[in-house]
Amino acid sequence: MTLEKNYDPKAFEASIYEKWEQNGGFAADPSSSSTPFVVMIPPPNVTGSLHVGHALNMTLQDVLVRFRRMQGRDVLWQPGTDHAGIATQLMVERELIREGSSREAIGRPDFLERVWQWKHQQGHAITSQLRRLGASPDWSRERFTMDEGLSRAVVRTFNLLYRDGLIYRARRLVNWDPKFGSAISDLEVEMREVNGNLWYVRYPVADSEQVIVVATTRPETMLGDVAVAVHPEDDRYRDFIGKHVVVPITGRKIQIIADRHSDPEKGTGAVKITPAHDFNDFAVGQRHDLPAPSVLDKKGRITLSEIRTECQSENPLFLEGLNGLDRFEARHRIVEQLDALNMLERVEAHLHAVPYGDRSGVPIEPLLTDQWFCNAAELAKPAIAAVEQGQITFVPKQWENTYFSWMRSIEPWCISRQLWWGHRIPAWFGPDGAIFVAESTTTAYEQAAQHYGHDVHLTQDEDVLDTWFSSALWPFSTLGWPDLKPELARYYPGDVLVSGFDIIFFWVARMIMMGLYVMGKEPFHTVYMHGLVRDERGQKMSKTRGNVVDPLALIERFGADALRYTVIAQSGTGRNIKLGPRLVEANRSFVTKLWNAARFCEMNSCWPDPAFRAEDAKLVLSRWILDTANRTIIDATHALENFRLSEYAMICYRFAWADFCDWYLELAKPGLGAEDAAELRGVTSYVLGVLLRLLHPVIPFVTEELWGHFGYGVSGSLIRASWPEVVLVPEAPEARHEIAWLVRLVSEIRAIRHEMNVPASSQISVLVRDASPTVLVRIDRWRDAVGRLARVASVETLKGDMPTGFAQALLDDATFILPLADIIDLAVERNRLAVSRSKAAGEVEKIERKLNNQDFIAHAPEEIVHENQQRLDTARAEVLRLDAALARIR
RNA sequence: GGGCGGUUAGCUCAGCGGUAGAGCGUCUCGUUUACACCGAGAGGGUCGGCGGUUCGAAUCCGUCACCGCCCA
Repeated sequence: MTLEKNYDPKAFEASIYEKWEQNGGFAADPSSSSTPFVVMIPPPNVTGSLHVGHALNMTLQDVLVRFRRMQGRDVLWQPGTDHAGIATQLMVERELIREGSSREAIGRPDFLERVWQWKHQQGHAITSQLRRLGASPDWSRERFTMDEGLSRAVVRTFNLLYRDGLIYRARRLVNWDPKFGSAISDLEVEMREVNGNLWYVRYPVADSEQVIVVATTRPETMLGDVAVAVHPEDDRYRDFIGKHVVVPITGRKIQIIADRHSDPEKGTGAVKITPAHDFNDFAVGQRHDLPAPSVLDKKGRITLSEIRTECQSENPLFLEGLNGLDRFEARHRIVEQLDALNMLERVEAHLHAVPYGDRSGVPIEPLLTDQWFCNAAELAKPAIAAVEQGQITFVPKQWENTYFSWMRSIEPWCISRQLWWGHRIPAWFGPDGAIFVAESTTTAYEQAAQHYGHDVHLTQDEDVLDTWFSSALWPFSTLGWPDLKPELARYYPGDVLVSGFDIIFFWVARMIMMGLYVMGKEPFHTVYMHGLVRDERGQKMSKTRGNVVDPLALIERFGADALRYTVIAQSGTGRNIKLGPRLVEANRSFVTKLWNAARFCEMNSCWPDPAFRAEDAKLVLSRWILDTANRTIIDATHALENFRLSEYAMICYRFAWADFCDWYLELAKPGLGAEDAAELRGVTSYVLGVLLRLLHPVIPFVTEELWGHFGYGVSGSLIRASWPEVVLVPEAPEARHEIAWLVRLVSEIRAIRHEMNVPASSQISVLVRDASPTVLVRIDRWRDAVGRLARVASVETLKGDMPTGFAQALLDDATFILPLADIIDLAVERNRLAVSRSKAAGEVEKIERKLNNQDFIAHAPEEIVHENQQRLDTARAEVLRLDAALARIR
């Protein structure tokens, strides 16, 4: 069966993938004697569906992995999904609400049952989409962060860290997400610029007529004020320090303190201190040993319970009316009331940064709660050292700066979440609140019995761990740890981590910390950071903008290979990767081109020949393309080894299209039907084989289809074929020079034809003069090729007089004369030559100036001087030849 | 406010001390034994501004401008 005329990826992508998977093409082999190559997939959210970010991230990994597999490495690309605490819980909750039920209504056990049910039914959407993309991880080893094994890893790690004092429970101010009703970590908070107000509120000084004006962006928190702070060196307030003010509305009397936190330049220079609702204020409170009453509850509503007894309000009814009000409604009421009491001096529009939950999208409330924390600063020390000392390298290198700056000022990591879906914290409380951290309920009870001297009832902590806690263990939890399976020893530490820079702190840094802490070794030696995908105009993709590109739709339209090639080709640039249908369509042309080149090979019976030996190649054309293939192999391999994937793609593109299709196949056409057919067929199929192997990592489907079709190996075997190697090519430099000469000659003639408007249909003849014996040999050899490619009827040595009316092409010493008596416009030809001459003359002048510069001669390296002398000789000769050519048509 | 990255052909980018490049797009010509998702040819840049180092700067240094991101 011959190849279809039209390249149709839908005809084979699915079946090719099935073959790979069924034949164990993706499987790691722990019993192999080859060196492992390990890449841990960034586990996508189990609720997710493939977006362009995945498409980029996964394709980059797949290219690396397929390349190493072909190099003979024992590749483990470890797949799996993340339980994604909040995202998954929300999704199932939404389902329940649609059914008229709720999480609370069905209770924790049933809810969790429901989530698992969902996971089993629909949790494989993302992995089946990865299959469509052509990703080749070892699916037989797929893991889920809530698997039994991975859950044990979480519990064990928690216990280890607790034992070492690196996990502790504390009452701290945390970022509270009122929508989720949970604490979140610093990283999950994003600061947004918001147009708000700065309210200037009068705080009367107690027992005096004086007033201090305090500026605040959050008047509702004044209920929880415990002090007013001024800068110790601010002369305006020096005399107030130590005095008291009466807080409007609550009537509480609070002290005026001196603290460097207050900035004399900002507002009035006096700030109210509300330790329970602001991180800076909390620090001030600690320095001055101040109380920290909360005035907001976990839903972001005003609560008076902690301040009621302290209040001496003149309007208790108003105050009580605030209780239970939403924070924003309360703000409104309080401002109104202040205004009514004439306590509001003025209001200024004010642009300021407000913390928002990155997932919930609502303003975050700093709240005092009991949470579990991880001492990240301690874990960061060896993690910083590992990068400083080069055990881990970031590509590109500058990301190390980002890593360092965050790691060196890292804050305690709040790891508890007030959710149901996730790893339940392995801590139990005794009747008196004593904490027992253990690996199981049984051991917790044993510990408690020992502690109390008798059996007691324990309550397990209701909270779960931050999703990223389990993700941090991914490089070893997926390999069976805490069990010591052979895989763990063989595949840890791994090699490369491929990740977007947006999760460098969430995930990459934490994996390094946990890997070093738990395993004593860094989890990988290279971190390859890629950019984020943007639309074709470089804009961030968002649903509201309507510019979201769906990779599955692109695969549907253009095939997975076209999409893969596009993201790889675009990946070279800095931080943004532009992607859209136009680009993918353009790159599909390349895949089509390859398809058609293969069809041409097929038509000419260029089948793989195991007996083919490159060193026996006799033809200059054979030697040239084999040599070009050699250099392409070297360059492409080098690019891949150095994570320059877009360069790798471009190198292959150029070789396939420009060298192989445009020149080699065109030049081979006559020979393939003549006496040279045997050698050319061998060379052609050999080079096609090289091409298919070189391109397989980036466009695996089409290359595999062609590989099987031509019988390079059985269908589905390219994935395991060996990476091409350089072969010995006799007299390669000579072949290189000769084909370069031929390309110049054909291009020159084509250009002249075009410029002189010689109709494409008319065959012209060419005469040559001043040709050296070498050139005469070449002309003989390539007469037919020149004829075909430049539409030339004959190339003969000029004998006798010059014809009348001609154009000239100058190639080294030889001059090729195109007699165009009827067509030529002498003025055009004269101008053409004159332009060339002035270019050459300009070149001469430039180099002469350089060589006449004594400083240049004295300082420049000898080879540069020499090179310039040669260039000058060449340019001068060019001028002379152009002068001669001009003289001939004067 | 601090830090990082960027500014090179219409677009996307490569080059990072020694002759300014590629792909796409544009324009012109063209169906010649794979391919119009094609072939051929052409045009197009004072390498963001200024200053410095150097025999020589797109490339190194300083500075400014603008854009993007991260952290406060």
